Amino acid sequence: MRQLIEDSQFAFSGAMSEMGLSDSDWGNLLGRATVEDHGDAAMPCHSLASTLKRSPSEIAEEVCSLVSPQLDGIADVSSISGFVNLRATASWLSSKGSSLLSDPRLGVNEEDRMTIAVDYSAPNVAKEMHVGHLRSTVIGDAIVRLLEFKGHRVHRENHVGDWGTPFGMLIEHLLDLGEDEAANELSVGDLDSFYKQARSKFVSNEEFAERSRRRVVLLQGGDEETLRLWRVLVDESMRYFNDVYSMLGVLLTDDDIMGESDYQEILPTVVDRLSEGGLIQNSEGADVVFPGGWVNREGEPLPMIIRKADGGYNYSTSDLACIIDRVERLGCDKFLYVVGTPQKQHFEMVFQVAKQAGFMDERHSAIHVNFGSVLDTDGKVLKSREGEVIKLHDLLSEAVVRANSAIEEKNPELKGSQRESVASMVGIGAVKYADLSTERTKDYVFEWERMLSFEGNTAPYLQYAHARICSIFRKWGGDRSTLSDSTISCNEPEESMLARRLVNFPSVLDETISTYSPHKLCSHLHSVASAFATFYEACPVLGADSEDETSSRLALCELTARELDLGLGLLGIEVPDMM
RNA sequence: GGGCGUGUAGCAUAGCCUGGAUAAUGCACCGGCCUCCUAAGCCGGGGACCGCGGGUUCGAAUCCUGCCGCGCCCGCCA
Repeated sequence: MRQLIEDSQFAFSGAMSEMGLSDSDWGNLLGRATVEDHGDAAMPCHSLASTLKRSPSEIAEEVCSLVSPQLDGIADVSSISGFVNLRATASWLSSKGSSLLSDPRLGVNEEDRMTIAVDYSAPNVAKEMHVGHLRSTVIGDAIVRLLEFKGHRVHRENHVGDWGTPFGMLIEHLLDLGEDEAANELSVGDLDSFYKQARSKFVSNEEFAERSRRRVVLLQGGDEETLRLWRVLVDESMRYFNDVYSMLGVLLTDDDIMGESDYQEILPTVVDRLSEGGLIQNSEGADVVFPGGWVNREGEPLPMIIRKADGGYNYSTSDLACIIDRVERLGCDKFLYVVGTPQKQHFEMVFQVAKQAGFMDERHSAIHVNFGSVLDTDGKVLKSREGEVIKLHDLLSEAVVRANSAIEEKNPELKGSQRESVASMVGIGAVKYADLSTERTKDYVFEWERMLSFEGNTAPYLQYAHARICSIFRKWGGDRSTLSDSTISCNEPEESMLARRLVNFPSVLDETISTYSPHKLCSHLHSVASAFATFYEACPVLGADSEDETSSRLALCELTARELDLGLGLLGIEVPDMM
């Protein structure tokens, strides 16, 4: 309860200095209560015992008696076993709630504007998008939305894998199939079998392998016909990726694509600039940089390969080029990489080299927003090459189908296009929420049942709360926009509980974005929806005892609905008005 | 071998950065609640030596340290 702590700070300042304590003695002690039953904020006094030479409970009692009159109308103060406990009063909750309601931003302020590049999604051309891309795409997109809401200028960057040695074999395979047939196969989204066919020919057919290698050279040499064929592969794949993006409802467009191929031209510059900085060394014919601090199996310094012995460039080179581009062309202050944890060391090395080479400095921050692997139910990493891949496209379709049949069962009144639209919001929302609601650095078990379950801490539960509120509004028949000026009053405990959860929104949102942890927002929204469900059972809105009560409860409904709408919206999840 | 991460009720998770009270939430389980704004809901209940051992502290799931289990990374892949 950051708001309450801020509003109470002055009283503690006074009380503490009266007791002979400086701000540094107690500064961090006042914090949110760890147990909701005890109150909203608390100050443990145990650590003051030695300086004051008195028992913690005596101190807590004195603090309580000094602070209590100051906080009249703000919080009820009590003390027990060395803790001073604050509980927000109904009037404080009412006034905070009302002020959030009148603010279109629900109390969330804007930060000083920064320019931030967010690197996410990054599918590979001619390869299937799978659940691994889901995480990057969904988390990255939510972070983009959150940053923009906080007032930042955000560059979405989709670092598509559209370059490199595999394209030799892919192009040759395309020629073998014939362009029309190949385009056809790719456009129906059968990317994986296309890739696998090419790969299997590459390993089993020496003539094909040789052609493929020659084709790579042509591609890198800028041969026109080869580039045209390459373009076919890229375009067909992109069409397919866009299909998935549109199903998912993410912000990415073709304008956000910054593929590997886009950086090819400046790769030699990267080498030159590293050389000028005296960082490049030659090792077994390759140009490498030793960032220091890392060793290999033999205990020798671990190099970062910048240019391979055959003259080709590496992933690291391309990442360094990205940094130069983002600093010098886009003028970014910050770059986020929404990429899986396995690449942690890689990014640490890249960032260090970029600093050593002066590509970025103290004014810039590069952050690897890492996330855990997608595991199968057997606890093993779901990999794309072996075994059956779960295609993202199929997964999303199935989510929508399941949502659709659930709606059919629960609410047969919803029909036609309306039901389809709701099914899409619910199905896709469920998948995205499942991904966003767990701490991102942990591994994530992919499980149909859990993902699509409509119970518990899931998107459908939150969406349902929103739909119920809208249903009340429909029955009420008034104009929702007039509710922003209403006064909320908290007379029933269920009203207070709902309000105390709702007013946490601004601080939760700030914490969510400062740690790039969407799950914090998810937990908060779930706590709101849950408090609303309790309120809904206990407090009739339209059938309240008085007009004032109805008006206050409608205002609570409005604030809840807007918070769910805004919160889920910032996560990239849509909220239906009925379901 | 080196490095990074992780271990919390039957299952899945939050809390760990910034130490505080009876460890929180959801599923599953048991028992209640629809003449009343959507029961995809609500209310109540049982269920945890927070991987194990040390240390720091008035106080440790949280900080330090040593083990154990699991996962990932470690020079021409991305």
